[in-house]
Amino acid sequence: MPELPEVETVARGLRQAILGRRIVSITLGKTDFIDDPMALEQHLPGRRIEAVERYGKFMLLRLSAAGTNGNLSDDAAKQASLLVHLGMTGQMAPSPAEKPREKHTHVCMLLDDGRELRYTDARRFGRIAYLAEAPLAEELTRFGADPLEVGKEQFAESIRGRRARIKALLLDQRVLRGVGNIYSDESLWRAKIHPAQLGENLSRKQAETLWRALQKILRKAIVLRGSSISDFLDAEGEPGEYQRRHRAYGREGKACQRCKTVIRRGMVAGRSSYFCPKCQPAPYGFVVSPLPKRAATAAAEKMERTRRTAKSRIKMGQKGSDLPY
DNA sequence: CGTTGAACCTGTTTGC
DNA sequence: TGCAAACAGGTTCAAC
Repeated sequence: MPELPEVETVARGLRQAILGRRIVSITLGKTDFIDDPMALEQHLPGRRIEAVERYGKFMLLRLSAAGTNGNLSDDAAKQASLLVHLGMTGQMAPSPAEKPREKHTHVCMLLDDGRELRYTDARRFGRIAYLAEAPLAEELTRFGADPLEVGKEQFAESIRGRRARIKALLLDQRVLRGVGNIYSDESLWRAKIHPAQLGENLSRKQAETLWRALQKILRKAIVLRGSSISDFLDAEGEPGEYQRRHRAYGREGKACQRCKTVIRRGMVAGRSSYFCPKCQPAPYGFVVSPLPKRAATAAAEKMERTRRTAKSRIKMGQKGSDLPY
């Protein structure tokens, strides 16, 4: 579910909702996605949540040092953090303690104001880890630059020196931290670059265009509180709005909003990838699989819908939205 | 260095 | 209608 804009949205919501709260107790459900479940039970109660940060697709709940009354181990007395990755279906949000727990709720932290901070994750592709300072620092070294902070020269270098497909590079968290399947396709569409192009074959200009597209799209998506495709909800339980602005992702069979060519889907870097075959020229040898029936009719249906709503808009004298749906 | 496919797990949508 | 296959915002690992 969550890429950089969605995680940023959740982190901001949590910052608003739970900053300064103390964790009173913790209840665990299934724990196969938690690094060391006992560490959570042991170290979280009594800790205060002092900051909520985002690092790529991770959230970091910074915890107060444990009590200094001498009967705690050195390890527990130091600064520590709760590292949270939402995987595909993870959600983290505060909830009234008396509210029944949603299905797949696997972590419940009772807070000192009576609410519970709950983590739900149907597929359990997420990850939660309690980490002291040193192991956390070690963990974070595995990731590349934040796409909102990286300079265009550094971005261009990290892309243009590689033979891998640009889509694989954008998705590689060691190259950039935070980009996933939606925002890689959206930025490639905007930059008019085919996902299967090799990094080393991008011109400096193309790399810079892509850098700009990524920044624009990620920032706009954060303002619109992320993309809600099926079930993404932020810390207030609200869906995002960015899915209305998708130009490629999920639009197979629909018209490209620049050139009206039908958007196609193919597998690149092991992921469904959406692109405009005209705006984003494929590298030599890239084969586009045929349009499935459901998508083949989508473009025609969309035209029909647009025509109808345009007509009714005129009839009713209303100003229409410029959004496709 | 790269790519591909499978695995992890559950839920929803699509196809026949 | 019903059931099986395909698909899903992520990451990791083995095999080639």
